[in-house]
Amino acid sequence: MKSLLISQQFLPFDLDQTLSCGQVFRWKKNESYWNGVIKDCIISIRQEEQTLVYEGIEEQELIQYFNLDLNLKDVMNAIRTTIQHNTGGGSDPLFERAEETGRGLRIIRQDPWECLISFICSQNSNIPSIKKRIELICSRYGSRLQGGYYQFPTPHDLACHDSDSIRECSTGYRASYLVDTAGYVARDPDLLNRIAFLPVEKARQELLNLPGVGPKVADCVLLFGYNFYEVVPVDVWIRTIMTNGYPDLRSRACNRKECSYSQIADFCREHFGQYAGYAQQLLFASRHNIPEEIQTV
DNA sequence: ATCCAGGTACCCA
DNA sequence: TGGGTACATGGA
Repeated sequence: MKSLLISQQFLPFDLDQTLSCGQVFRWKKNESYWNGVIKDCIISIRQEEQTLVYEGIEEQELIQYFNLDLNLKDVMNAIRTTIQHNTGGGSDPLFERAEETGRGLRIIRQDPWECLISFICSQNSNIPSIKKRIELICSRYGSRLQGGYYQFPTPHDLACHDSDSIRECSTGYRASYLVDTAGYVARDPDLLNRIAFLPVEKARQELLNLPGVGPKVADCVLLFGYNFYEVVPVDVWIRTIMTNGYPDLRSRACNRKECSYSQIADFCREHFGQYAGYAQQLLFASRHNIPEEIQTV
């Protein structure tokens, strides 16, 4: 076991918040340790206040994976400043509450390929189902490591099977999306690397070309896989929180209709600023801890 | 049992 | 562009 004293510039950091907030699905907590796989390494890690105790990874990779070198205090200050600017010095109780309960939550540097497949799996499912589904896929198609751990399957690992096989991982109608997207990436192995260097709108367009990738999945990959922090994935929870909690947004909806995806995302970008994706993730993480009048109607 | 979940593709006006 | 609908599955 190695240990890392989390230096001041890397604080706040909360491992539990970070690994259980629905951005990544393969980590499992056993007693106080989180266990997971990055590339072909089995990682074990726990946090004791300002210390990380871990094995299976180098310190630099750890810092990179958890984005510890992004100054989270600055990020939160930037969001708060934008909110104040937009509300004429006002406040945002929903965000403040989310920030408080989710303090130390970090958007990680997830492998874009794993992120892409994970969020294709995620559509129209709850988080426990998604985890189970991804675990089945990894144990069926990923290379075996020690102790019952598996690498995430490569594009070729998935593309060389048919959708009937993948359907046995309880992927349902998503099976063909998974095979087809895997084939697309397998035929253009550099695609996901190139996307990292594109401007966000171009990157989004590239992702939207993939089968089974719509606006929501694309935005999750942009935020969690490529760390375009201004991107705001809009799922049903965010839709509910934003439309019920932000009257200025609701008033934008055309004659009694629901706000569109882009209306919600655009409002978040205006309201929260260049780190709107971070604000979004804090709100998502607080979804079960918000006033009832906002959760319902 | 019924509803719902980190939605998308497809069709139609 | 925007609205309606089918789609598989399992968790709550």
